[in-house]
Amino acid sequence: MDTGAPKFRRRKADRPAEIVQAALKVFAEKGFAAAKLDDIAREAGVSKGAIYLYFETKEDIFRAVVGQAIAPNIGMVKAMAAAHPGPLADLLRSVTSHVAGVVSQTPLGGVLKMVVGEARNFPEIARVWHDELVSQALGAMTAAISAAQARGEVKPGDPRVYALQLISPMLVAVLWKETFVPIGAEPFDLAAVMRQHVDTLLCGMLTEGART
Amino acid sequence: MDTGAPKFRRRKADRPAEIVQAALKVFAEKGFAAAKLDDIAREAGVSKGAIYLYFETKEDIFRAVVGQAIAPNIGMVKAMAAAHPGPLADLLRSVTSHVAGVVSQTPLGGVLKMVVGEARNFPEIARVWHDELVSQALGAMTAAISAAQARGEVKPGDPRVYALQLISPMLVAVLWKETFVPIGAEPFDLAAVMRQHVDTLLCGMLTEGART
DNA sequence: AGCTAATAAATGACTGGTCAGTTATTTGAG
DNA sequence: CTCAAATAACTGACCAGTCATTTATTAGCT
Repeated sequence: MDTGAPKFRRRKADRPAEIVQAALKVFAEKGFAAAKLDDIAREAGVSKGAIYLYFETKEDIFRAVVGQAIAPNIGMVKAMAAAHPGPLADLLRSVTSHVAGVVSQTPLGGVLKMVVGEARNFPEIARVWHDELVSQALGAMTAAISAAQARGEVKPGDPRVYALQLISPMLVAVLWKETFVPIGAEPFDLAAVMRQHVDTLLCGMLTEGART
Repeated sequence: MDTGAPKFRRRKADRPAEIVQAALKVFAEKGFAAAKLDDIAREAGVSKGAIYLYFETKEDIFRAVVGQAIAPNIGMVKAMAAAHPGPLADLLRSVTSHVAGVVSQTPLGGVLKMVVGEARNFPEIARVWHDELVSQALGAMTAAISAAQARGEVKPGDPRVYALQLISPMLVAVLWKETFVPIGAEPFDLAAVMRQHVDTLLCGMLTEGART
């Protein structure tokens, strides 16, 4: 009867993950400084003291939250970087739709907001986020675009800026959701935005040798 | 000898503005919760007590900071909304270059970051920012694009999404500057980004009846 | 199985420091 | 001299982090 009556809680293995998840929720809502450890504890169904069995300080929890959000996405970036040899249009369509899916089904948006908001207070966290995620992803896209340019597929122009142009609407849509939708503003449909955006932008980026 | 030796400070008229400016700097750096009133006071060259001669609470100062950042830009939005009757391409080029200039010469970026970070804690501020600035600007652009579509100048597609696509790279570039440039990341040249972006995107948006 | 240490997990009352906001006092201008 | 402007020391609340105590779990023994 292991699944019968759990009676009282007493575990260990999954506590840290539970705490991190609770912390993510509270941090994303209040920001780092305004988040109270008691809130995190309550959200995790645990006492404040218990948190200190698994984490040294509040900053530690924050680091864990950001780290946890980064980890599973590094693989994604790597896969992206494994330069798809097909035409750029196909690559971009698949990458953006994949990323849009991930972003809308994970709390990545909330973490992004936190990183932006706390970058000045936690430079190392901003650096990790940048070096391990943002820079990698941007670099991979830049490389892919650059290669396509060499192939004569893409018009002249700064490839890094092209990459920025491509991902920006997604980021803004996510921040919009985090910032203005709770206020009652009209949301954006992430997938629809990216579909229209890639179509439009590709049309402007590609040379004559391109069609879907 | 009004400009000679100010000896000791004793004014009244310009204190509030000085405090708001100092507060902007500190808030943009630390975020609302982590900003100390003593820091703001020191930055303004004033004692903490003096701040309370002009503002009721810390939140009041925050409201003033955001409000001050919004105020001068409402005119800009209005002018933009006064639908330029020429071809859309011209309108977008002039608007984006103008906005890019304003954004890079004012602390609007820092305020944007604050609004995003504190929206959950200060919904009314998010609402003001949205209703008076973001929504107006987005609405004006959407209307202009919509009109251009009716004229047969722009391909089918959601005009609100087109507007989002247009402004997103600017916003992301600004947040990039606030977030990752202090870490040592390569900055983006806002003006250059917007030039390339408008060129590319217009090429994808416009129907056959368009050229610069 | 029952009973009892021994141990691990968890608690919540407590502490020390920090900081928003107050106020008694001082300073400068007219 | 008078009054407004400004100060700096002060207060009270709040909260991160600690620790003595309680509660569940496991192991050992019969």
